[in-house]
Amino acid sequence: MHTGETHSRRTGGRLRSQDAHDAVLAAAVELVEELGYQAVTIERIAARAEVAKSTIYRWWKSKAPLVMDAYRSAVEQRMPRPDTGSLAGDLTVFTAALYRVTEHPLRTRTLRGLMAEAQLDPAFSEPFREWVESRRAVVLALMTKGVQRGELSATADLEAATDQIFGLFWYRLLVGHQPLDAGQAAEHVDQLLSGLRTREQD
Amino acid sequence: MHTGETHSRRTGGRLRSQDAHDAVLAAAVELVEELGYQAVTIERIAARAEVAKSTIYRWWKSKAPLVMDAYRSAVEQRMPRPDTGSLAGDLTVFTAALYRVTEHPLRTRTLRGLMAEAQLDPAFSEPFREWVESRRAVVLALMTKGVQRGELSATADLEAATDQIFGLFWYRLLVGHQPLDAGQAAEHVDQLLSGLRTREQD
Amino acid sequence: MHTGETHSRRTGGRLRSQDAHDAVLAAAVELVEELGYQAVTIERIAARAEVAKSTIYRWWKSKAPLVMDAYRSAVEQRMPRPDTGSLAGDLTVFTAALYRVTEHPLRTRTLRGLMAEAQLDPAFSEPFREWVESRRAVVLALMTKGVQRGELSATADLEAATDQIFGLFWYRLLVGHQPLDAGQAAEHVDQLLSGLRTREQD
Amino acid sequence: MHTGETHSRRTGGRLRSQDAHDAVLAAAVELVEELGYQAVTIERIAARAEVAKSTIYRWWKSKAPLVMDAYRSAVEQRMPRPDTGSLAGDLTVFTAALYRVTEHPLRTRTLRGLMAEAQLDPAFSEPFREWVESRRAVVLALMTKGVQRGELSATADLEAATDQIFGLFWYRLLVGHQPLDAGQAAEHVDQLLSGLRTREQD
DNA sequence: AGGTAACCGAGACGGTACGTCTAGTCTTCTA
DNA sequence: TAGAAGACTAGACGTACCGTCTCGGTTACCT
Repeated sequence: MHTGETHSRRTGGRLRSQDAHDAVLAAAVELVEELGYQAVTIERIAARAEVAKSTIYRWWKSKAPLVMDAYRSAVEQRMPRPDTGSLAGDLTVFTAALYRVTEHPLRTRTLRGLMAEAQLDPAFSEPFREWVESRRAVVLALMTKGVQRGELSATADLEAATDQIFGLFWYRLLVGHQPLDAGQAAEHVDQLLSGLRTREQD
Repeated sequence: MHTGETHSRRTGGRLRSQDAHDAVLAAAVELVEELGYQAVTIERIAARAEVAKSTIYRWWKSKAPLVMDAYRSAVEQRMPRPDTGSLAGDLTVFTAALYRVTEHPLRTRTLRGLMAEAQLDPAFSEPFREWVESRRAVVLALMTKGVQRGELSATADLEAATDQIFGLFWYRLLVGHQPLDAGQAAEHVDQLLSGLRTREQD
Repeated sequence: MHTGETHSRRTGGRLRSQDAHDAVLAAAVELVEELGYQAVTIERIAARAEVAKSTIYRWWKSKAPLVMDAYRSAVEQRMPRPDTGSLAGDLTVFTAALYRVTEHPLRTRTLRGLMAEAQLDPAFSEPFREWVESRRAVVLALMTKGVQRGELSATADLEAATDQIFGLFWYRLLVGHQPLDAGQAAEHVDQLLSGLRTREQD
Repeated sequence: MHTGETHSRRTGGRLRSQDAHDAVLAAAVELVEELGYQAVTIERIAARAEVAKSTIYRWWKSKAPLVMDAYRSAVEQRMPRPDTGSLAGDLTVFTAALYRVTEHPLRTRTLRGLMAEAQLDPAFSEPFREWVESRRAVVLALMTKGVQRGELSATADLEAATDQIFGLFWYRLLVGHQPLDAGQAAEHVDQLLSGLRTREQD
C-alpha cells in the first residue's frame, strides 16, 4: 500500500522527502490521538503536516493504510511470542496481552477505526486481512507447538480455536457490551482448551 | 433512535405519515441491496422514497440507525428460537442459522456496514449494542435452560460462551479470512460445550 | 394585505384572537429591532409570539406586510402636515422631519428592509407603493397650496419636484454615501424651489 | 469582492481557470435575464455554467457580488461621458441615457435586485456603494466642468444636485409610481439647473 | 342549550437552497 | 523532476425556512 520501502533503483530526479513522509506519519498519529480515527481526514493531516494533499495521495491510497502505517508499531504493540513450556501458559500470556490493549483507549479507538475501515473500503480489507493473519499465525504456531507436545489432538480445529480467541476479543472490543479484563484470560483459555482436549478423549 | 414508538401524549399537530415512514424504510432496504451499505446516502433514500430529506432527518439521526430500522423491520429473518430438547441441538440450530447469513452477500454487507458504523459514530454504538444484546439474550436463554436441565454447570461463564459463538461468527464475517459454513456449526458448538462440561467435572 | 378589517358578515365561529394578533405584531417589532429586518423570519416570529405559524399565514401574506403593519406607526412617524404660511417653510419642516428618520437606526433599517422587500416580492410592491403614494400626497398637497398662493407656476411639474425631495432622501438612505442632516433640509428645498420659480419667470 | 485582481505573489498552484470564471459570469447573466434576479440561485448558476458550486464560493461571497461582476463586465452599457459643450446638454444626454434603462425590463429588474441586496446584506452594501460612487463621479465631473465654464456657482452644492438626479431616477425605478421617460430628461435637468443658477444670483 | 363554524396550537409534510466539507484529480511554479 | 500550492469537479452533508396541510381542541354566535 505505502511505498515505505526504499526506492532501490532510482535513475534520477529529486529524492523523496523523508521529512515530508515522516511529518505525515507524525501528523496522522497526533490527529488520531487528538480527534479519534473518524474525525481525521486526509485534508487535516496535510494541513497539520504542512504538506500538500497530493503528496499524501502519492504514497498512500487512503486514510486507513496511512493510519495503519503510522500506528503499525503501536498496533503491533510488541506482539508477545510467549514460551512458557505449556500451551495453556503460552495462550494465557498471549491472550492477557491482547486484552490489555483495552487499557489504552487510543489504541482501542484506532483498532476499532481500522476494523471499520476494512468493512467500508474494499481496497483496504486486503492489507488489513494480511495484518490480521500475521497475528493469527502467532497463535496458530503456539497451538501447533502444543500439538507436537501432545497437549492437543492432531485433529483439533486449530483455525476455529484461534478464531474463538480473537473472535471473543474483537467482539467485545467492537460492541463494548462486556469488559475485557486481562484477568479473565486464563479462564477463557482454560475453557477453550478443555473443549479441545475432551474432544480428543471422546 | 427512530421514533417508531407511538406518540403517547400529543396535544395537536399533524399526525405522522405512515406512508412516508414506510416508503423510507422500503427505499433504504432496496438501496442497501442494490448498492451496498456504504454507497447508500440519505439523499438517495429521500429521492427513492419520494420524500423530503427533512422528513428523514426528523425521524432518524443518520443513515446507520435508519438502515438498522429498515433491516430489522423488513430484511432480517426471524431469529430462530430453537427447542430441540438438548442444549447442543438448540445451539447448533441457532449457530447454523447464524452462519447461513453468509449465504446472502447483501445481508453480509449490511451487517458489516452496521458494525463499521457502530465504530465510527458514537451515537450509533448504543442502539447497535442494544440490538446485539437482544441477539445475545437468545443464546443466553438457551444456555440458561441448559443449566436448568443439568447440561451445564451453574457456575459456567455463559457470557463468555455466548461471546465465543458470536465472536467467531463476527470475526470471520468482518475479516473474511475463513468461510463460515453452516456445516461447521455442530462442530463448533461441540467444541465449546465440551469445554464447559469438563469444567464442571473439575 | 392583512385582514385587520372586521369580518362584517359572520354567521358563527370563534372570534379572532386579539391576543394572538397583538403578540405577533409585538414579536415582529422586537425581532426586527434585535436582529434587523433580514434576519427576521416568520418561523422566528411565530416562536417568539408563541403562536402557530398558520395563524400568521392566516392573517398576513408574508413577512413584509406583517412588518409593515407592525411598524406602521413607527414608519408613519407622525407625518408632519406643516402649515407655516409659506411653501418654503412647509417643505422645509416636512423635509427636515423626513431626514430626522436617520437619527433612528432601527427605523432606518426597517425602511431599507421594506424597500428591499418591495423589489424582491412583486406582491408586496403594490401595498408598498400605496404607502409611498400616501406620503407623496402630503408633499403634493403642500405644493398645490403653494400654487394656489401663487408661489409656484401652475404649469410646474409638481410630480417631479416631489420625487426630487423623496428621491434624494431615499437615495442617500439606501446607498449611504452621504449623510442626511436635517440642517440641510432648508438648503435643499431652496435649491428646488428656485428652479421651479425661475422656470415660471422664463 | 471577487478576486479578479491578479494574484501578485504566487509561489505555485494551479492557475485560476479563466474558462470556469467566464462560464460563471455568462451563466449568471443568462439566468438573471431569464428568471430575474431573485429567482437566480448559486445552485442554478453552477449547474448552468457546468462548474462546481465550490468554485463559485471560492471566488464570490454570495449571489449579489457575483451578479454585480457579471452585470458590470457583460451587460451594462458603457456609461455615456457626454461632451456637448454646455452643462445642460451634457446632463440631458446623461440623464436621458439613464432613463432609457427602464426600456429594458431585465436590466431594470437587475438594478432593483442589486439595490435590494445592498439593503439586506451588509457585506454587499460596500461594493455596491463603490459602484454607485463611480457613476456619481461621472455626473460630478460634468458639473465641475460646468463650474469651470462659469455655468454654475462655485459654491453650489454639487453633491446634492447629483443626488437629485440619481435620486429621482432610483426612486421612480424602485417604487414604480411614475414612468421614467427619456423625453422628460431635458425638463428635469432644466428645473435642476435653474435652481442652481438662480442661487448664484441671490 | 346545542350546533356550527371559524378560530387556535402544534407540528409533520414536500420542497429548495444554503454554505461547508472531503474526496480525489490536475496544473503550475519553485528549488 | 519531486514537491508545495492550490484550483478544479463532484456530490453528500445537515440546517433553515418556506408555505401547506392535518390534527385535536376551543370559543362565540345563532338558532
